[in-house]
Amino acid sequence: MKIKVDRQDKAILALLQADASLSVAEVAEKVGVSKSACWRRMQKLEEAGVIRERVTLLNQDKVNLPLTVYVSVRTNQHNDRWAERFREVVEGVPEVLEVYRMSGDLDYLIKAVVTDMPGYDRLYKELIKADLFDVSSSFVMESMKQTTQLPLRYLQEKTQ
Amino acid sequence: MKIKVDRQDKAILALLQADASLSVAEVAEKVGVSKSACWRRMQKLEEAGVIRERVTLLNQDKVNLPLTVYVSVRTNQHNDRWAERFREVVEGVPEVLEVYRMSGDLDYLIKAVVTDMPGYDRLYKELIKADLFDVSSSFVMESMKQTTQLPLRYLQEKTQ
DNA sequence: TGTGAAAAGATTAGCAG
DNA sequence: CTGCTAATCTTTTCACA
Repeated sequence: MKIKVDRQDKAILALLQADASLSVAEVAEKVGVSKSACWRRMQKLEEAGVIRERVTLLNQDKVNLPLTVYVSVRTNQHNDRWAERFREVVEGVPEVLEVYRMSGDLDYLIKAVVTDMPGYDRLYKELIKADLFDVSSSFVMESMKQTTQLPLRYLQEKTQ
Repeated sequence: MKIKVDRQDKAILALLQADASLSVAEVAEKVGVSKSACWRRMQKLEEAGVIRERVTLLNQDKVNLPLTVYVSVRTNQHNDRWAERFREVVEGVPEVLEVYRMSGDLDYLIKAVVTDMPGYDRLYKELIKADLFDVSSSFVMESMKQTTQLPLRYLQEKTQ
């Protein structure tokens, strides 16, 4: 489905991306539309699937997960059964937050969070159950930028 | 500050991580505490900084950013001026969502979203303004897991 | 669209254990 | 202190101009 929005919709999305706890009235005021117009726009954006979900982000340190690690994985078994097994393993490990199949010479990229090095070691042992060929880990030393806000400039604008 | 929570707090956090739009009443009911008890717990968790923010996640495809790319960066200039310049560049590019300084042989890992290959090329040109030594990009072919929900099992539990 | 009213929810205060 | 109940205030939702 082709999505087209106008300037107001973009402004609404930008605000909601930054803060999901804004009330409809606050958003409406900032964007310069009436409360109910704003509410209807938000409904439409949700129905259209532009808005995926509203989530609460927790502080990694405060939940005792200060270490973030990226694990590059290569396999020599390029078959469906292996892929299915791999999917099951990563799905079952809650420390694994993201898993991507990648282009280029590494096959998969995993982002995970752990408490400390022993925690990483446990994670590692858990992961290699999936029968991985080559694993290389890199730890996050410092987070210089981290946002969930997508740029909206590439979203086609409705010309009125 | 040391954070200690009990079973109820964990349950609240788990629910809010999954869905920030739940009402206090809904959370209270699921957790099995009263509405206002639940509200006060939520306040405390926010004050304690366990809850960082509530955000709205948009659908990447619907905002015309279907391509995700990880850019590994190495530099030969390990000085503060270069680091500051690098920080400014990535901060100023909205397609760049995450930037980490890493352990190991790569220096920085960048996660970015773009519309298509020409979009990636524009991003690349933007990034190399920071005077990078070695850049290697890998594209996300398939997202197999993607969550913002942190596991809560490592959060110290208050023994009552 | 926007207005406004009814329903649902959030927040505060007072009280009990 | 923590939690419950009730009163009040805010926000959401929806009919209608």
